[in-house]
Amino acid sequence: MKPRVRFAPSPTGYLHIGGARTALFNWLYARHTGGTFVLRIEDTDAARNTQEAVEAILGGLRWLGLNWDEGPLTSAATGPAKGARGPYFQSQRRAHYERRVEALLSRQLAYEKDGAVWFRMTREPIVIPDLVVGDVLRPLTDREALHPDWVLVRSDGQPVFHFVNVVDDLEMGITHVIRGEDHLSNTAKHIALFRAFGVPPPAYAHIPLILNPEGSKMSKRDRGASLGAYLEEGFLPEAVNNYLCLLGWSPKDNTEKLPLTEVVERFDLPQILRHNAKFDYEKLLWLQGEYCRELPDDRFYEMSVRALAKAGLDTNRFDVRYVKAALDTCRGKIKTFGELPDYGGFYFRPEVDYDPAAVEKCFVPENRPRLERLREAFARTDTFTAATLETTLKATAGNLGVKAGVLVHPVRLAATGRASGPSLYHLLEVLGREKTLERIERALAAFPATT
RNA sequence: GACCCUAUGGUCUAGCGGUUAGGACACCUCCCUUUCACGGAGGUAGCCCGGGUUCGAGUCCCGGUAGGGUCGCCA
Repeated sequence: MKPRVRFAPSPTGYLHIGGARTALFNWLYARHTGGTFVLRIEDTDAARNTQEAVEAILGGLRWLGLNWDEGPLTSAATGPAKGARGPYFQSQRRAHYERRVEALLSRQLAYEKDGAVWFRMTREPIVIPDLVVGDVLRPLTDREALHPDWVLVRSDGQPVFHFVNVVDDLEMGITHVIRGEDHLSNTAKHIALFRAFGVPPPAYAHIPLILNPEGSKMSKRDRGASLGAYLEEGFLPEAVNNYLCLLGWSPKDNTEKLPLTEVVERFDLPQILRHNAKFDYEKLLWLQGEYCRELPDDRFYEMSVRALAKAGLDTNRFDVRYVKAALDTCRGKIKTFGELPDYGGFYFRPEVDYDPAAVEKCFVPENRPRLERLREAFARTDTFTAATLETTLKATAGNLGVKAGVLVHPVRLAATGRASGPSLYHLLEVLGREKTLERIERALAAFPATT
């Protein structure tokens, strides 16, 4: 029998990075085994659930490329879905829950008290056979020893998570439950319920948690916790996927950078690690840089243009050759596209704003005449190419009796407003003679008034 | 507090009884480049502690300790 796995998020807020990782592992297992990946929305908490949150979940999964074989097609609870085991929103599955409660009630496995339905929980310790940690013996805790029974349906008629989760897994034919380790202790309840229904529980695989740099469970507030933020900041889904794979799973041969297609081939439950991992933004950024550098031209331009547009820089107003040439000088330099407006925005702004710290260093009185000389030299070159600009600048420096660096920094600041950026000569070539001279002119006016 | 899980450099990890404990990120130095990256060459830094078992333990067992998780009419 082919495995059937599911990702069953609660639509409260955005898609959490930990949730995305859980979805990824389920998806990988399904794809590796040729099984089925089900998406189920656990929207039983009407007060906290929002359709926007569902939107964020669907959008996030789509962005990562984690396509589901069964589940909703839109964020509407009553909207279209694919798959024969629906509905895939718990809010639409009341009839199933009611039927299952009745079944337990009629067999004395549950009882009513104070308007709620209680499950008659076993008093015996339960062994949780876990594919990642092995057999886990879960005895009752102090509190449970006092009151082992627990609520299946609240007095307001709402069934609780543990119950609906089990009912749905049962009815949707889920064979493997791959979820965060924070559910490990609760699994005893789930197993007891499956037994009450007279069916063997699915196989469990509890994956380690993603911790924040402080070492506790990653939560909202923590930097990098929202998957949507990566989309916003101009990350590539392949980089995020790759990094997420490495959190709780290891290919065991020191490979770090590997495409998802390869992970699909190599991924399996036994290689899932047992200990929690701290989220390392720097390492994700490194992977992002790697993938960004290898991007095909078209995609690089497309992502760049979009990032610039988002920052209010409309590249459509420029010649396409200028845009491409400009972006080419930024290639390999930036890691995320969110950096681009600041890094290469000067190409597309009518005027640059100067970095104050750099101004203090470069726009000093003695540099003013030097920059004037350079401007004159730049105005007279036959061609305006990186090569001639470099020769010209170096020759001018020689005539002035200074090192090239003395001119390099002020011109860069004049042209870009920044102390660092793309290769100077190439950037000037792209900018062109007119803009370059104009910007140097403006910079000369920005020098302190002293003599 | 009870119960459960975990434990290799700052971080992610390889290791599965005999290794000079390997790789990656980060950090530092140098080279390349008069920017910043990339790239190249080096470097600092690790088996939580204590008992066993064994000729031999990061590796197996037990106990501590530490970290994390769970104990709702939240999910």
